[in-house]
Amino acid sequence: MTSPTLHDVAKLAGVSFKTVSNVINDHPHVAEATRIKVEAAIKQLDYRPNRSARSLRSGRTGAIGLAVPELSLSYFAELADEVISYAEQRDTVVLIEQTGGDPERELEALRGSRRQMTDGLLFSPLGLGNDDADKLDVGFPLVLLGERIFDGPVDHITMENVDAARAATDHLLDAGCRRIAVIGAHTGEVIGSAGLRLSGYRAAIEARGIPYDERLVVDAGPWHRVNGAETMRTLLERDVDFDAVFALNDELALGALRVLNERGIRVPEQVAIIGFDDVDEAQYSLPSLTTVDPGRREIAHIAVDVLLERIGAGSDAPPKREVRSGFRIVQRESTPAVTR
Amino acid sequence: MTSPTLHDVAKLAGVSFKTVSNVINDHPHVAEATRIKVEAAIKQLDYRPNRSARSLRSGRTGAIGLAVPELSLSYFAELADEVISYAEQRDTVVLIEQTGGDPERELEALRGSRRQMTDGLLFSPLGLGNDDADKLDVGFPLVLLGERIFDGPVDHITMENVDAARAATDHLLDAGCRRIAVIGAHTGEVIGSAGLRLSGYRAAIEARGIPYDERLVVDAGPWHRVNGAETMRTLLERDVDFDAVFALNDELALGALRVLNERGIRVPEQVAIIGFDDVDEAQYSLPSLTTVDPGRREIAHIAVDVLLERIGAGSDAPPKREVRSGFRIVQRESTPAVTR
DNA sequence: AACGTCTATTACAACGTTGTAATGGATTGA
DNA sequence: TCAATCCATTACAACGTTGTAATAGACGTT
Repeated sequence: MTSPTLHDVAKLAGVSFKTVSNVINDHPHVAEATRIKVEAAIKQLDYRPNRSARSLRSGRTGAIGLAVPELSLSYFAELADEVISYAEQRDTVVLIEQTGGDPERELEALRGSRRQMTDGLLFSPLGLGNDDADKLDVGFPLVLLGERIFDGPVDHITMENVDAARAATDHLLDAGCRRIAVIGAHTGEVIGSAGLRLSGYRAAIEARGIPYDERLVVDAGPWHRVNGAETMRTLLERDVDFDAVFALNDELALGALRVLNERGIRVPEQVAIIGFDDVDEAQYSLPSLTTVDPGRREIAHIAVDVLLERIGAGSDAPPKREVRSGFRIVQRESTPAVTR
Repeated sequence: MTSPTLHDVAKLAGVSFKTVSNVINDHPHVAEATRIKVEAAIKQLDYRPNRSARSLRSGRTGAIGLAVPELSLSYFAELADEVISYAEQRDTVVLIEQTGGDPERELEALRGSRRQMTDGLLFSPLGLGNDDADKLDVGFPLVLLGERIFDGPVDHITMENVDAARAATDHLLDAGCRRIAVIGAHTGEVIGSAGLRLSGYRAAIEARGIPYDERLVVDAGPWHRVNGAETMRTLLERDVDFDAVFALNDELALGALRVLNERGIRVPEQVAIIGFDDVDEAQYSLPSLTTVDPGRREIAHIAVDVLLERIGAGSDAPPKREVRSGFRIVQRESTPAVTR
C-alpha cells in the first residue's frame, strides 16, 4: 500500500538507489543501458518521487500562494482560475487563501505558517494600504497585485487604472453623455482602485471643460452587487440630473443596472452605464454591460512568471519590477454606439 | 535569513533539540521550568516547525485537494470559498485543481503527482460517470461530491436531487403553472444532476396527472449562461406553448431569463422560471430568481469533516458513508407567489 | 544503605531525497 | 606494461523532524 521509493526501484533494477536518483535528475554520466533498465523499473512500480523528501532536501515546495479577498467575488474567482491554469503549465500548484479584505488576515497571510508550504506568494490586498508598504518587506518571494499599495519594496503587477478609467469616461463622453455619475467611490482615497479610477474620471471630464460635481459621485463600501444597488438608489434620491453612470467595477454596475431596470429607466437611452473588470457575467446582463477589460489573463500570466522567476533567482535577485497590463473598452449594449 | 530549527531553539534554551520537540508536541514528561525556558526561546526566534520535515516524518501534509470543473462557474467558486474557509478552521490547506469537466483530466486528478502533496481529495466529477465508479478505488482518502457517480466505493456527499427537483416543480405547479418546460436536460442520462432532476420533474407532473411532453424538454451541453440563452431560443422556436421554465441550474436560468427579457416576455406573469443552486447572483437578476438552495455550506462542511475523519482514521477505516444535505426552495420574483 | 520506581531528558535511528566525494573499471597513450 | 584519464556507479552525509529506547537523577521503601 505504501508508495515505492528509490530503494524499491533500485532493487528491481539491480542498481544502487543513487543511480536511480541520477536517472531521474538527468545526471550527465548514466550509461544508456542502465537508464533503460531503471526507467523500466520506474514504470513498472509507478514510482513518483516523494515531494516532502524533495522539499526537505531542496528547500522548495513547488507551490505558490494566492491571497485574495474572496472567491465569491467573480473577479477573484476568474483570476484564480487563470492563475491555477497557468501555474499548472509551469508545474506549480496554487494554494488559495481568502483574507476577506481584512487587514489583520492579510498580515496573517504574509506572516502565517502557510508560508512554510509555498515558495512565494501572489498577494492581492484590499485592507492594507500604502502606509503598510514596509510590511511587504518579507523574507520570501512576493508579488503584489492590484492598486492598494504602490510604494512596496516588491514586484508589482497592475493595470493602468487612471488611463483605463479615463478611457471609460471618454467612451461615455464620446457617446454624447455630459452628466456622468460615479458609483463606488471611496472619498479621501488617493491610490487604490477607487481613488485611481475616480481621478481618471475627473481628468477626462475636466479635459472637456466639464466641472467636477461631487453630487454626482457616490461612495460605496465593498464593491458587491448589493452595494451597487444601494448606491444607485442613493443617487436617484439625490434628485440630481445624470445621463450616464460609471460604476467603478462590474458588480456595482450590475447591482445598479437592476435598480435602473426596476425604476423603468431605460438603459442606455435614458442612462448609459459602463463597468470595470469584464467579468463573465457582464456579457449576460440585460442589457449586456459595456466595461473595461483589464487584461486579467495577462495579469495572471505575468504575475506567475515574475514570481517563479524570482523564486528561481535565489540570491542574485533581479531588481524590483513594476508591470502594467494593457486594457481595452468592451462595447456592449449598456452604452450607445459611439457617435462622435 | 534561513529559518531557525529545533537545534537553534535548543541551543538558545540550553537543552537538547529533542526536548524542544517534546515541548512542541505536548509530550507528557516535560518539567514546567523547562517548558517555560523553551517556549521563551521559541518565541524569541519566531520558530516554526518545518512542514516538509514533518511531512516526511509523519506521512501527512496537512493539505487536501479540491478537484472541480472550473472556478469560473459560480457554483464551484462559492463551494471552494466555503471549503477553504472551513478547512482553515480545521488547520488544513486546500489545493484546488480544475479539471474542466474533462474525463481525462479528472482521472489525472485521481492519479496525478499532486496526490503526493495532499492527504486526501474532495472530488467533484463531471466528465466521469457511474461506469467509472471502479476508478475511484484509489489508495488514499477520497470523498466524492455531486451526482455523477453513485456506486463508487467511497464516501459520497450529495443532495436529494430528485426530491428537490420535484419540490421545485411542485412550486411551479402550486403557482398554477401547467405547461412547464425544462432546459438543460441531458437526454439518456439517468443519474447525474440532469438525469435526477429531470426525473424529479417528471414525478411531480405525473403525480398531478400531467403527461410528460418531450417537446417541452430541451437539451443543453455544459450548464453555462450562454447555453441557457441558446436553449431558451430553441424552445421559443419550437413553437410549443409553455407557462413556466424549470432550468436545471441557475446559470441556465439566468441565460434563459435574458432571452425572455429580450423578447419582451414578462416574467413571471407570462412565463415563470425557477433555477437550481442559489448562486449569489440569483438575488440580483431582474427579476430575482426563485431557486433551490442545495445547502452548499452544509455540503462543504460535511465533506471536509468526512474527509478529515477518514484521513485521521488510518487503517481502522469506518464504513463508506452516503450523506445528503437538506435543501429548500427560495421564493423570489421569477415565480408568482404561491396561490394554492 | 541499597534497591526499585518514577520523572525528565537525551541519544539514536529513520522518513526519502540529493550533493559531494570516493571507488572501481574501462580506455588511452607512452 | 603501467600510469593517466575518463566514465559509470556507489558510499556517505545531510535536510529537520518525531518515535523508541536508553540514561540520569530524584524520591520513597525496606
